[in-house]
Amino acid sequence: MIRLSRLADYGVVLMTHIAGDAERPCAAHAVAAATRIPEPTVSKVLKALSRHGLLESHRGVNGGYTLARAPSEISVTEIIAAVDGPIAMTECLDADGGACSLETFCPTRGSWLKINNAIRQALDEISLADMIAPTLLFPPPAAPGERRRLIS
Amino acid sequence: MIRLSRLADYGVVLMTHIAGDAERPCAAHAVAAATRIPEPTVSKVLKALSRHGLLESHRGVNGGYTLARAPSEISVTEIIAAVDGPIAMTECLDADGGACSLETFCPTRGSWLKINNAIRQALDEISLADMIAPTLLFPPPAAPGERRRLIS
DNA sequence: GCGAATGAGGACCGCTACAGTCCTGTATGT
DNA sequence: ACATACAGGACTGTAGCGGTCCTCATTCGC
Ligand code: FES
Ligand code: FES
Repeated sequence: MIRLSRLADYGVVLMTHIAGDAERPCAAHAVAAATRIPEPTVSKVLKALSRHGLLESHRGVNGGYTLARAPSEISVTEIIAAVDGPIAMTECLDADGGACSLETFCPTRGSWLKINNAIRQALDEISLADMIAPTLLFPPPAAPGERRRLIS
Repeated sequence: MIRLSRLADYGVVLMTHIAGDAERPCAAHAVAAATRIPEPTVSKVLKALSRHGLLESHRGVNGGYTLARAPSEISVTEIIAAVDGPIAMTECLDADGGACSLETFCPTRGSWLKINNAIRQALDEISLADMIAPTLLFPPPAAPGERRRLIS
C-alpha cells in the first residue's frame, strides 16, 4: 500500500553495513560484494549518500566511504530522502505550483498533513544505530512458510 | 520520499465525498463531476472500493454507491489497501518466497518491521470521519507562496 | 415488458519514473 | 607514473501506473 523505492532500501542497507565496518573506508566494490547488490548501483547510491553529507568519501588508493556522523545521529528519514529525493505522498502539492486542481477546497488536505507528520515522526525517531542494534525487541523469526505483510 | 499512489489518494477523496453526501446513493459520474477526477478512473476506483466491502453498490436507475459502514468505522489504511493492494514497503518479502537474497542475514529486516508497524499504526488510527472533520486542529492555511513538503 | 440508467469486470495501451549500466573525468596514494 | 577509487553524468530497458473503453448484468421507471 505504501511503497519505498528499492534504491532507498539499498541506501539503508548500505549505510548499516558501513556503520558496522568501523572507521575504515569502505570501497564501493567491497560493499557491493558484501551486500550482494550489483556494483554500479551500489556506487550510484553511495554517491548520492555522500553528496547529501551522510557519507564522507576518500579518493585514491585505499579510499572509500565512511560515515559522516555517528550512527545515532543519522535518521532513516535522511537516508531515504537523500536517495529518493523529497517526494511528497499525495502529489497535491508536489513541486511548485499546485498541480492539484482542488487545492483549497479539498477537505482531505489538512488531514494528509496530519498523516504525513505522524509518519515522518515515526521515521525520524529511528536512527541508523537502531537499525543495527537489537533485533530482540521483535517477535521470533517467522516460520518458513509464513508470509509477512509489512503493511497490510 | 515515500509515495502513495495517486489512485489511492483518489480513493480517499472519493470516500470522503460520498461520506459527505449522506445516505443517498452517489452515481459514479456525479462523484466524478464533483471531484473533477476523470470519470472512467473514478469508476475504476469505486469498483475496487466496493469489491473490498468499503462501499455498497446499487444498480439500476438512481443507483450508485453508499458507504458500507459508518465513517468512523473505516480507516484510511483500508481504503488505501483496497485500491493499491497490499504492497509491502521493502519488497524483501513481497509476494511469496523471499525475493530478497539476504533474507535472514540482513540486519535491517527486523527494524523494517518496527518501522512498518509504526506507520501502519499511525494510519490505522485515522478514520474516514477524521478526514472530513476538523481542519481546525491544524495550523492556519499556508501563505500563498508557501511550499509545503508533506514528508521532508 | 421495455428501455434507460447504472454498476461489474475485464482488456487494452501509452507513458513515466525507476533501476540498472557505462563512460569519461579527477583526485589520491604508492 | 600508475593504479585505484570516487564524481558526475548520459544512456537505456522495462514494469507498473494511470487512464480509457467495451461488453455484460442488474435494476428501476414508464
Ligand atoms: S486531492 Fe489535492 S488537495 Fe485534496
Ligand atoms: S534487504 Fe531484504 S531482508 Fe534486508
